[in-house]
Amino acid sequence: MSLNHHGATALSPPARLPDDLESTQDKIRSVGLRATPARLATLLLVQQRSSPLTHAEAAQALAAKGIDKATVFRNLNDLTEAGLLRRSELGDHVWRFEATGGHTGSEDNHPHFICIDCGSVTCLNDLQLTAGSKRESEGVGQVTEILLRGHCNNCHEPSC
Amino acid sequence: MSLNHHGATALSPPARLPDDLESTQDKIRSVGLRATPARLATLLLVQQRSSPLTHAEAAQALAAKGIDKATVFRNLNDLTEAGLLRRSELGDHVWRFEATGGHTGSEDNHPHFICIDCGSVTCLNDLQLTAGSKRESEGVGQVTEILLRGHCNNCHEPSC
DNA sequence: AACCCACTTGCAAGTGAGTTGCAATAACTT
DNA sequence: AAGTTATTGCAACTCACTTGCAAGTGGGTT
Ligand SMILES: [Mn+2]
Ligand SMILES: [Mn+2]
Ligand SMILES: [Zn+2]
Ligand SMILES: [Zn+2]
Repeated sequence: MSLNHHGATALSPPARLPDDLESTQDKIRSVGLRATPARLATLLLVQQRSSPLTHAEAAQALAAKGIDKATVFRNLNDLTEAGLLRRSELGDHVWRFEATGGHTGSEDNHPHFICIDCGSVTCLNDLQLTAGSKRESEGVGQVTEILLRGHCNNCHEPSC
Repeated sequence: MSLNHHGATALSPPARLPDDLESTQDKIRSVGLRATPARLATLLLVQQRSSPLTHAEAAQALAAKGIDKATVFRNLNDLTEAGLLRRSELGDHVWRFEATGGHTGSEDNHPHFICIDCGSVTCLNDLQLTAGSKRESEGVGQVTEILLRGHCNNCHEPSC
């Protein structure tokens, strides 16, 4: 269907902060980490993507720059701990990483849709439950994450 | 932890089906599987537990009966596919299994809340998204499952 | 009661994601 | 420029889970 399978619906752009080389170096240093080439490349890569990246995807992309997978992993984890990335588990036993809005942690948390056919992940902007449903869910516990699973438009089309 | 942790909201009564040897054999056969000793022991074990079981826990418990871990895994997966168990992922990259109330899951599909602390799964009756959110999700694909994760009321209480 | 065979099992080896130890290297501090 | 300490590459490792295969068995059939 759409050319832009991952994430880009017409609804509202992800509102990404500046992700140029310099401001990215600053971000890294501001959380007490050294702005090494590997770290910089990793954060830039994740920032450029509109949907969460698996370690495997990141490692493959960064291998071209001669960066080792262990380094990629350590950096993804370090950046996550530092609050520049968020790590999530969407039910398929693979960690995915995406850039946070900049502020540390769980704030700009948003729902995701994962395709059970192709595994593609789409970020959703602030899904809302109806009042009654919200009440029901709150009666059960404090919801920290909303995950939708299903067939993405690419996989669902008869042509696909 | 409360005695009746699982699904013990006003929403869905515990309603555990009989889990004696005989009815358990029947359950297994009713889904087209053979009621072997290994399979029977596995289902009985999971049914007896009040919280979801990891494969490692199940394998350890069943090793005493001389059942191999690969067999345990295959059976947990087979029983899950057959709808007698539910498999869930709490965010730590370990599958956990628990007996379903009897409903096979795919037939009467409804959202679930899963506690990332204790693993308990609560069935939500009829979660609805707001019109706008529904539209957004439908723009991405056909949603077949809604999963909420968070801290259940039992785990969220200060006393817990 | 014996028979059959697809389903199941035990065992051992394999996979894949993610981690770790360590010596070499490079960022930042002074 | 030198020193300190974080970071890197590499290879080996762990952990959760899967798979291949030969031997065994559940349960329907005769
Ligand atoms: Mn996202
Ligand atoms: Mn349910
Ligand atoms: Zn898809
Ligand atoms: Zn809980």
